[in-house]
Amino acid sequence: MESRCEHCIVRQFNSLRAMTKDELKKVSDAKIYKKVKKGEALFEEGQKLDGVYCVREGVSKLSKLSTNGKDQVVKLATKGAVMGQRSVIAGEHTNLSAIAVNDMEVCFVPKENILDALQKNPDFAVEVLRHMAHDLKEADDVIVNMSQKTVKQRVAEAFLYLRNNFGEDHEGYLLLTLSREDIANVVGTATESCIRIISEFKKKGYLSTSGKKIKISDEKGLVELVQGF
Amino acid sequence: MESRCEHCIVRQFNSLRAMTKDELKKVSDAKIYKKVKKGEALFEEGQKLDGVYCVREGVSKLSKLSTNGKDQVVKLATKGAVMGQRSVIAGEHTNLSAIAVNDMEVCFVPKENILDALQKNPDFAVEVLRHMAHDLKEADDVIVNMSQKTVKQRVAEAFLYLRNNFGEDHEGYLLLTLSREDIANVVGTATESCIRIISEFKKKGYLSTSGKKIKISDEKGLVELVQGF
DNA sequence: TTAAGAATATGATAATTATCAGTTTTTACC
DNA sequence: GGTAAAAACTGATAATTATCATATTCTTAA
Repeated sequence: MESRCEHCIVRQFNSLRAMTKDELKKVSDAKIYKKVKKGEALFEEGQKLDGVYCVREGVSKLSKLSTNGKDQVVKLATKGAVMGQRSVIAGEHTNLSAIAVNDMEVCFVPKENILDALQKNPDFAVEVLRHMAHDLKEADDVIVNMSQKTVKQRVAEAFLYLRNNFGEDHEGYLLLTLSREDIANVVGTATESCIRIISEFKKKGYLSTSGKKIKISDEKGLVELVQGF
Repeated sequence: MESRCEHCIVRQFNSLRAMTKDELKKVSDAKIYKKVKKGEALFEEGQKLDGVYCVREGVSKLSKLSTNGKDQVVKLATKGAVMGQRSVIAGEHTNLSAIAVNDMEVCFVPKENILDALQKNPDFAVEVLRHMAHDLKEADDVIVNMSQKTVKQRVAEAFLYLRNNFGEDHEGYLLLTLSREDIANVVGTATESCIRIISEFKKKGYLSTSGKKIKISDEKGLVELVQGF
């Protein structure tokens, strides 16, 4: 299903909302709609990107391979996120791989459209800057968490993050289901350690599960753990 | 000692080089030259900044207090760096504290000058974007290192970083001397652990010291350790 | 110059986390 | 529906890292 960017709701969540009608028309004419299946890569670390991807549906993990052979998930991108922006602006190869966590719909926007608008539309440039500034702050927070919190605290935080950013269904189960391995790669720990901690959380009543689905059953408990009680 | 931004060499290293003569003149007229003594704060986490700081001389650590009461150094800013940019652009309180690691000279530039130029000069906006994109990439790398490398590897990396970014004197001693505690806060570990690892590196011949000064005496050894041999 | 305080260093020990090996459960596909 | 493969789980153990206690060295200021 294709449609015009001008009417795309997703745009409201990202920097493209600062584009003029004319710029948006050009983007809409040039964009390429794409479906990406769960597990497929949108792009891989080290690749040169010819444009950015605007996420209409689904979730992608942005990860980087460490020298020890493990993947570290740096960020999860969902509806409204623009991926590849950093690399297109810097004119560098991407530092991250983007892999679909579930089935996705994205629009590929050629970099010329973005770079042109940056040069001609200060509002757009400032809007992109604001988003990047926000990302940078979040990255700083992640650095502090990674270095100063225990694995247990980070796992707890990950679940709170998943709930706050991707929501839960009417029964309270997290809408975004990640594999234990993916969670471990977000948290930066071994898969077994992650599993063990999840088991522990279940025993303590912080989490409960039903098949693959996970529910936060004691938010307060998790929050206190994160804060160090 | 004050002087005009137009003739300031430091500017060549940061986004201010993309300013027009006129913009630069305004900045130069408005800027406030400041000396900051070792250990003093330029600004503290949570503060609202009215402008940015351009570093002319000296080094500042940008750090964030963790909930466990420890400081995590997220970045070291030296000659040419612009501090506070992220927070001024996002219009948010700073997420980091800036503390002088040695005596510094900085110029404070009111935010109006920056925000005006962003709106009126696309070249400047794009240049700032490029810098921020670069910072973001570096932050991603730090996240991966923090989560996937051992403390020992991170300490080794820290010394290579200090040499590559701040240089060494004619005898090979690192020009930037950090306390063991500061190094620990960069690496994200306990001070004692950091000291122990430095002792071990000395025994293995990777490092040697003379009073407070530290010299990398076996770069290859350090590099191999970082890569996991 | 010397005494106090800070920084550096080391030892002993506990806590955390990773690794390896193996089992059970779930999923996907013929 | 049955089966092979993948994912989730558990136990035992080793490795890493933090913590606490204390000693030593270096700085600084009266």
